[in-house]
Order: sequence, then structure tokens, then C-alpha cells
Amino acid sequence: MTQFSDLNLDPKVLKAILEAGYETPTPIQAGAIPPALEGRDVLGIAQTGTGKTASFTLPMIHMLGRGRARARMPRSLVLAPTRELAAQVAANFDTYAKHTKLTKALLIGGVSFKEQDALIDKGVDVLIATPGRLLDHFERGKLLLTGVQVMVVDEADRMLDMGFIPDIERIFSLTPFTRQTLFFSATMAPEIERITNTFLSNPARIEVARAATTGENIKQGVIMFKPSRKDREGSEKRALLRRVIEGETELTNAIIFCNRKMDVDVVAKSLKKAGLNAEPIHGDLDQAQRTRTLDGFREGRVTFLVASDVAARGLDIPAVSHVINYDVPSHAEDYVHRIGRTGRAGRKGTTVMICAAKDEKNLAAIESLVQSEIPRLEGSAQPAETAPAAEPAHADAAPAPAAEQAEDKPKRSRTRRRTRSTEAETAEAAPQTAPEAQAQPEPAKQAEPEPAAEATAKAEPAPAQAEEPAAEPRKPASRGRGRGSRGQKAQETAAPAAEEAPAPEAPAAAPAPAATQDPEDKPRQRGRGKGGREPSVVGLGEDVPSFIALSFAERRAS
DNA sequence: AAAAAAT
Repeated sequence: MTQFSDLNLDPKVLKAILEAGYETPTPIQAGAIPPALEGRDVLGIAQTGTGKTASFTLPMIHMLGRGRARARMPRSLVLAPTRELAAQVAANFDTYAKHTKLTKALLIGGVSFKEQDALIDKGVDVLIATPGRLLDHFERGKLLLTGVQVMVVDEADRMLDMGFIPDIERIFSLTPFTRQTLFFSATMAPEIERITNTFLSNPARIEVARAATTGENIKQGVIMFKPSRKDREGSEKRALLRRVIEGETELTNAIIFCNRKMDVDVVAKSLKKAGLNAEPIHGDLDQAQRTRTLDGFREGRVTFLVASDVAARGLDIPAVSHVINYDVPSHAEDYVHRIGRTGRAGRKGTTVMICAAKDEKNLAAIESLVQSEIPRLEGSAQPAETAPAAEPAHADAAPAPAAEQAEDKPKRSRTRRRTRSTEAETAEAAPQTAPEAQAQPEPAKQAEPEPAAEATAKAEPAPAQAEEPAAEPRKPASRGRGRGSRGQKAQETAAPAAEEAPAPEAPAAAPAPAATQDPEDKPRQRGRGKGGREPSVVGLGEDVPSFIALSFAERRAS
């Protein structure tokens, strides 16, 4: 097998690699580094978690070490879609360039121009940038890119999603025609294909297997969620999230993805109230806080990272045991990216997604993308220890028809039994991850956040029923980024949502009368898919009586 | 429909 020492890298680079504890390149590294060293263009099709970053930083450092700087012009440029990703590339560069005299500047938004300007004036070898800030510098006349010999585009498909392609084309046009281009994308969308045809010349094409899509090391599950009442959707969903967290015995840390920034804030607040160590991260938070939170999560000081899709791709966060999708992502691709944050480097990972009725279409799209059915987990199971004795099992489940409830004691106890047996199922499913999780000692010297894990486990089990008693809406800390109006609006909408959270759901059991059955409570016959069991149903719990399902199906048909 | 990124 190829070793780094076989790749003819500059001894200074090799030394840094070995000091970082690596000997064997990953497939993308073994594939991309040799042609890059020959000066060829490279088209790398790979996801994060495959060692992609080093596959361009290593040859870049090697080649810069050979040549000579001309008149303080940057000789190399790396473009990344998000600030965090750019910062991560910069850190990677520092690691491997530490025995060289090469210098770099990190040009990203959200921080002042002052330091960046100073570095540019002084002259640097490498620019690592997000497109917007780079062009900003250029337009202010501070930057000449005519000395760029190597240009790297990282996560090109994400740049496409974010509308950066025009910027990228413009930047390409500002660099010399003779530059070498290293271009990375997780997928080859037609638009990406077009760009590569235009700006790459006879590239070496290296493709490595998609990471997570079918990853057997990631245990997936989805919980179908239906609020008892529409106005309780938010609070009940957060309560469900907390139960999911409590139910995951092997959880050491987790990223919780929400689709909206506002929900990121509300959910993070809710978890904190429940005594969990959670922090939000999304694009409206100021950069200093984003950095702090991410560092804290990497170092184990933060156990739960509640995130928008800012964290879905690219970020290298080692050792995440769980990814929880609080919302079903509306682009199926994003699901793959999100769950790819766990189960990395061959480790075991677990992912759980909460799916509301309105998300079933998106769920179906995800399942067709990953070409498998995501196992349904029992969402309404109340942990026995936390379920108050007074509270029958259906507290959080879909309301049953009133008639059935009112007089039918036996059915209730049947329901309780049912719940217990589902607990047993989950309980026996969980430990499976244990043995292998420990089996493979981590060679890299990344800090394992295991103290935090213990803290979490012990964290007060938040009385199952208590929805954050007085959750104030979090102020979207969007100040200073010129989005005042948007941020404020978010705050306004956040406020009622959190405040009206029903006080400790004392009367939670009070079921909505059958007559008011929410028309949106769709029958669960869709999305059950092939492996699904027939909804042959007992009245309560999250199963919907089949006659209701039928009538709705008929209605839908007509 | 939303998030990200330049201000």
C-alpha cells in the first residue's frame, strides 16, 4: 500500500505529516497528490471525511516550497464556500506548512478588513478565502491575482447551491491562464461539469466512493411525529427531541440539524433549559461566536451542536456519535451530507430523524436517493423512569377518538403494554453499537470528548413532561451583519412560539375530541413503504385507526 | 421555503 513516504513529497512536508500521526494516504490523497505534483489539473470527486483537504494542501505546499515568491504576490488561492470551511483549510495548511516559511492569509467575511489588509500588504504565499470577501478585497484594489500558480476550488457543488458559481467564474478569469487548478466536488451536477470543462485542462479525474450514502456503519432511523394539537407542534417536537436524546444510551455528542435558523435558536434554548450542554450555530450568529461554539464542540466542551446547514458539509468534526435531524431536510442531498457528520473514519454512528406529516414527501425523496428505507422508530415511547405514574402512555401520541378513550379501560392498558414493548425494542437495539465503537482505537490524536459524554448522561433527565417552562425567545444575534430587518422579524415570530408553550403539560392526556381530528393528521399509509407493517391497529398510540386512514385516503383520491 | 455569503 502506498505510504506518504512514497509520494515524493518535500521532506519538510513529509515530516509534518508524520508528526501529525499519518503514514498512509487516504484514497483521494493517494489518487490526487501524484498528478498534482506533476503539475496537472485535478478533478477530485469526493466528499468530506475522505481526507480531501490534505489532498490539495500537501501538493500545494510542496510546490510553493519549490518556487520563489515574486513581488509579494500570492502564488496560490484556495476557495471554500463557508467561512468555517475556509478556516479549517487554513488550520490544515498551518499543520503541514509548519516546517516551511510559507505564509497565508485567511480572507473571510464577518471579521474586519484590517488584519487581512495588513497581511496582504505584507505579502503572503497562500490566500484561503470565501468568494465574497475575496472579490471585496479585489474590488478595493488591494489584491492582484495575476501571480496565482495554483488555484483550488473546494466543495464546488456547494458553491453551486449557494449561488457562487458566477463569483467563481469571475475569480478564475482574474488568475493567469497558465495556473494549475485543483477542483473538488462531491457530485458532478451539469453546471459543475460545465465549469470544469471550461476552466480545467485535461484534468486527472479522481473519484472516491461516496462516504455515507449507504454507510453500514451509520445506523439510521426515523420517528414519525404528529402533534396532539397544531398549536403544540413546536413544544411537543422539542419534547420528543429530548426523549430521543435520553433514549440514546451510546450518545457522547451530537449535531442536531434544523432547517431554519429560528428553530436552531429555539431548540438550543430548549435543550439548555433541560440541563443539556447545547449551543446553536448558524449564519446569523456573529463570526466570533460561531468560531467559539465550533471549537467548544470539537474540544468536547459543548455536547450538543444545534445547527443549520452551515454545518452540514465540509466541517471536519471528529468523533460525533449522533446526528439528529430535528427537521427533514428539503433537499435529499442534504440528508446525506448531514448524516455524514457521524460514522466517520470507519467509526460507528447513529442518526435519528424526526419526520412530521408534511415532511413525508421529502422523506420519500431521501429514501429514493439513498435507495433504502429508513427504519421507523417508535416515537411515542416514553422512558419508563421518566413517565409519571399518573400519565398514561398516550400522552404524546396522536389523540384517539374520544369514544374509545372514554370508556375503554382495557384498551388503555393494552396501549401501555405496547409502549413498554417498544421500549424493549429500542433498548436492545442500542447496545449493538457499543462493542465496535470501542474496538478501534483512534490513531489520530484528536481529543475524544468523553468527559462531556458523562456530563450529558448525568444531566438532569428533565422531567419528561416539562416543556421549557419559560423559554424566552433567543435573540437572533444577528447584529452588525446588515440583516437587521430580517433578524428582527425572526425574533418576532420566535416570541409567540416559545411563550405559548403550554405550561407543564398537565392536561396533556386530555385528548382532542375525535371531531376535531386535525385534517392534517394524515393517515400513515403513505411512506410506510415496502417493509412497513399493515396498520392493523389498536386505537391509541401513534397508530391511526384504519377506518380513519381509509376515509382520508378516499378523500385524497377524490 | 431556507440557508449560505460581501456590506
